[in-house]
Amino acid sequence: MSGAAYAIGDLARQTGTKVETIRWYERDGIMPAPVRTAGGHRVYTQAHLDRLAFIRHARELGFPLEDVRELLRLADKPERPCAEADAIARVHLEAVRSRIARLQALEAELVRMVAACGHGRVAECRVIEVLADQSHAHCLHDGHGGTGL
Amino acid sequence: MSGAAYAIGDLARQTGTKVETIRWYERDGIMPAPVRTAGGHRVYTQAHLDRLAFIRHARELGFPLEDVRELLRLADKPERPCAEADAIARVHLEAVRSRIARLQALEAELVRMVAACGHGRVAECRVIEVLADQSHAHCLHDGHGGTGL
DNA sequence: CTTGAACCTATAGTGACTATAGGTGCCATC
DNA sequence: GATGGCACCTATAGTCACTATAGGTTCAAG
Repeated sequence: MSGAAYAIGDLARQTGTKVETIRWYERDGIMPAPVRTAGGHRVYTQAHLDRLAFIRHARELGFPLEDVRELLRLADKPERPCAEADAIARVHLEAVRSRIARLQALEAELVRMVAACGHGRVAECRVIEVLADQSHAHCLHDGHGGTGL
Repeated sequence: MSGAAYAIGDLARQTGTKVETIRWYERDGIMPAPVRTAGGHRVYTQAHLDRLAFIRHARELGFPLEDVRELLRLADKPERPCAEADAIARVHLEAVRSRIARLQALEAELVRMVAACGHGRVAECRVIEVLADQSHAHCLHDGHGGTGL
């Protein structure tokens, strides 16, 4: 119960990470250096496994490592006064929601395309319009309506 | 109507892209080379603007450029028989849905944290458990339940 | 006609890995 | 207890998708 021990390859398999990447995370500092065997092999704990799984998921979702570091600091110190943690959480929340919205727009268009494909042709593909749409971009105003990708 | 013309800086401003990145996209081939002025300055059309906006959104959503290229080919040839386009669309659809699901889990947890922050402390932060959760990972079975970062 | 912001090319640097080379440890099997 | 071979080690170089810098040219506003 106290001591699940993993080799680097176990961690790699369980999280779908390359062994090299795990070692790189250690050099980077985002993963703590584990204990070593006499021969120098790394020996990981359950905590390492959890942390690595978290990092990988966050990266897959597109958070830069720097943000992941921040989220980890947040998780590391649950007794910290709220101001900063709240700010971090809020910023990420907004980013997450924006991503969800745009992914849902893309999802809808892909569904439409796959459905249209049932009829033998790609039909007019609007994937580009869906994502090129300025509604989520910074500036812009007019909305011209053209198709020509 | 036929001829909106943009300098590279206009495209950059309108899409939130760095000028260097646009030139890089051209060298890369994902953006077609525009007409030049006598002095060598690039002159873009509305089509360029749309395509760039699409590329940027797709990249923000985490698609590698190679996938973006594929989606663009899909959009470029709407008369193409369906098999390949359908396959591409389906694969991306699955990827998109998986992303949405995980982002929503993260969103829920961030909401919970921000709410808890109202009471002065970060409370138990479960951001890590939420994302470290193996439910979306490749292999794995047991689910131990520990918290340790 | 000047001035300076915006453009040009070319090259080097960054973040986050990924691959390769060359060597060592571990342990199951003989 | 020797040994075969796979997993591990370090170090370095390469990749992708940019981003920054240096050093020079163009163009449009005044």
